[in-house]
Amino acid sequence: MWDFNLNLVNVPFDIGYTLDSGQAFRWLYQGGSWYGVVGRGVLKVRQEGFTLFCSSSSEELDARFIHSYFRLNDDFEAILSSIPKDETMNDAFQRFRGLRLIRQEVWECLLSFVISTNTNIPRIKGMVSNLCEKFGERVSFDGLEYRLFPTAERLAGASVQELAACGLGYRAKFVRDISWTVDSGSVNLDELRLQDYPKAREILLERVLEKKTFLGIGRKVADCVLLFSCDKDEAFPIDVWIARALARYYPRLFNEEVVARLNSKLSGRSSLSAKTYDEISETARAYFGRYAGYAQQYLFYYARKGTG
DNA sequence: AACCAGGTGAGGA
DNA sequence: TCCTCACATGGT
Repeated sequence: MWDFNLNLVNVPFDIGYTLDSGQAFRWLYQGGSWYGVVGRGVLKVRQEGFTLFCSSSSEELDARFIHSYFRLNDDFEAILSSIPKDETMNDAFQRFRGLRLIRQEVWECLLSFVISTNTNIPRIKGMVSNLCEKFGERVSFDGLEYRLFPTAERLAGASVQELAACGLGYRAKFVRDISWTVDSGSVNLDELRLQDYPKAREILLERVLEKKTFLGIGRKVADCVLLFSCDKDEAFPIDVWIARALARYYPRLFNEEVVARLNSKLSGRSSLSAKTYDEISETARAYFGRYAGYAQQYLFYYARKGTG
């Protein structure tokens, strides 16, 4: 076990808001500390004011890793000052100051958000947990057993039935298909980090001979992967909560027809067409700026936590 | 008991 | 390109 502390003076960071904001699904808050399985080990983090008290199961999970994972070197003030301080953003920044985007591993993020479609956050956590429990490698930390996130190789060897038994439902075949694709080596996920946003997005949404490279990844999931694991801070994922928030707080950015579409998404089973998604996404990017993804994450948490 | 959930793919107009 | 619908399941 490795113990170390990080000093966060002049580094706005709130681990609670950050880990509770629906970006990552494997962190658990218990007895005043956050426990997470990241990379090939376990991390325990407790924040007290400007200090982060950390324990980890392996020496790879050191202070440098923490800085990278929680993006503590990002210029937070520069990011905030680039985002328009309208009434909504002002309120959100004030209430949830310290909420940050985190930098996850691409494979885990990608598979987690494929699993995230058409369900709720508690259940996403459950499904991911089941998947890790069944297919992840064991690690022990502080007297307890944990499981690593399963590799593509391991999942590629699983049957759809075994995957479905984790509660994945219809998502099981997507998980297997993507695991096959990644395990085959025909795509390199780390390449996504090297490309710019449009190109990386194109790769995720690519079709070869009418068949998708990544079955189960549409615009919203692609944006989540690019934002939460590939440093594409202009990505602006639009889910039901964001649609709801845009219709409620930002109708002025859109014409009547688009507002109607946003409203129809938040009631009933309808989803945004590809074209409408792109249109709204572009508008949001133009308004919120090159760190639109940060604004999106505040808006998401703001919408979920209520405005009162 | 319906309804909802960090949507997407398939199929047809 | 667009719209409509099925999809599995558990939380509320």
